[in-house]
Amino acid sequence: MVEISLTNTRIRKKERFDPIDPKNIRVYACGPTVYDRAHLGNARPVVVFDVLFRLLRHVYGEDAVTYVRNFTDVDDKINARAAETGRPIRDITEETIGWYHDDMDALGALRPTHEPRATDYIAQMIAMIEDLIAKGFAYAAEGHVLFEVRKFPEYGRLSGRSLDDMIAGARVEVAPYKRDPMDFVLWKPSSGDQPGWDSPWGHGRPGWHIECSAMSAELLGDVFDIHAGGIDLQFPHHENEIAQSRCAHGSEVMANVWLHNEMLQVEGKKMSKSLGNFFTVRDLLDQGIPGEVIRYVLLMTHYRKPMDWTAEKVREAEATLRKWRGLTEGIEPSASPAPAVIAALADDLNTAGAIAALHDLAKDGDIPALKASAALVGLLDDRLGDWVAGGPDLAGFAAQLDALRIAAKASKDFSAVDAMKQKLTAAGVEIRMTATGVELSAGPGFSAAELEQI
RNA sequence: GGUGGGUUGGCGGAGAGGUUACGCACCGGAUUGCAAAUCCGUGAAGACCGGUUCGAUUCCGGUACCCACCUCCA
Repeated sequence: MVEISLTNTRIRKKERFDPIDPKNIRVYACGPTVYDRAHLGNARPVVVFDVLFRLLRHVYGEDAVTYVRNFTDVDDKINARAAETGRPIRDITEETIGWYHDDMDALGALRPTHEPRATDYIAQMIAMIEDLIAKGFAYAAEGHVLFEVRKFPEYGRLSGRSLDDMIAGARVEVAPYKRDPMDFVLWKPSSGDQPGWDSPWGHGRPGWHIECSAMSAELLGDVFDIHAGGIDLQFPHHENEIAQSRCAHGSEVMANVWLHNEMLQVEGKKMSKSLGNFFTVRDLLDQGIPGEVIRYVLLMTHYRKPMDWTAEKVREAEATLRKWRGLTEGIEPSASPAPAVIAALADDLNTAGAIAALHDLAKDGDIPALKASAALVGLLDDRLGDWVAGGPDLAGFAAQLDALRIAAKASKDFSAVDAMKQKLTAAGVEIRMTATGVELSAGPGFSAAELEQI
């Protein structure tokens, strides 16, 4: 059995992963709020935790891993989007979920075992809130229900902050019905046009944090193996999840292992709309950057380090994948991935190390192992390969160039060959002349319009 | 102010207390009508200051700079 180690932010160190039940590994990752296209920053955890999913399936068996990633389909941002567009909320969330699937599929991410929608679990949320009130951890006030953070002494442990620190420096919402400024909302009232459900506290809707506690408990149990998400969610979202779940279930932990990925930056800065460096996965795909290339770039950097999205990385990733795709075309993968690749991934998801190991396989000429090992990180999959094969038909040009070349070899006058080569190169066509003939392929700057001129 | 992350060769980016990371780029060679691709090879590092050690880029402490979170952004 391969030994997997993971950096557990709950205890702030790397440790061996010991499943609660090796026949049923349970993983939860916080999913998107569905009001708009996923941006590139959303894609990083999806791809990183997809590799975790693949690794766990490889080690423990495909049917031994349950991976849950939710859709938050009730949220004030969705309400705001509905108000400004005049569209029904359900339309917006349905459409956005469809986009999300399209975009993440394009990145080669496997669909999780379950993708629960928050609105399907309102009953479980209400039950959990009632339970928290009954146990004295929450209180109702003016149509709201609040979690009383002072009742949970370990509040703040995950993120390493004390309640007093938080209050001192934070801009927290002070509301008259709160017993402590840090108390957070479990349930809040809805007015006429806002989505709402009947509850013991009146017509209302759940707070954000309770969703994940309710859905993870329903689908994975009170205590499960791994909870994953972005480091920006560590506080307050994950802190609040822990408070809710542990107090409701009386458990020592919510999840044994907490994994947090670092943030993605663009040219050295955080991606934000105000800086103008904000873009979605769909934007990149529409620019012609293949999903597989995006995936490779995201895997070039270890998940616990901030990563920078740059054009240079895209170029490098595309060149490498073209090379590997060429090597593996028509090759049957070996029965199992290379030990070096498994070892890298098992060591805290070292995807950069795994890629280095793939380079070694390519260099050593072990192409079947390259293909089998790449599958473990979701690369060189047949489903993702259209971008390489799907180029324009250049056979006519190739034949023409080859004919010129044969003639030139006899006449020793290569001027006509060189002239055509220059035009093809200008149109972004890559030329390979081998002993047996000419191969043409569309390069990075390929232009069909320029090709027409030839 | 509090909390966390980062600083490795021209660029990207890992592991390991002592032995080549790897990729891209560059340079040299092979090959080529010339190229491209491919193959072979060379060079190049560890922010700064101290400490531990026979030996540290790797462990410990400090300094500087960068980034993020503390606002229902992954």
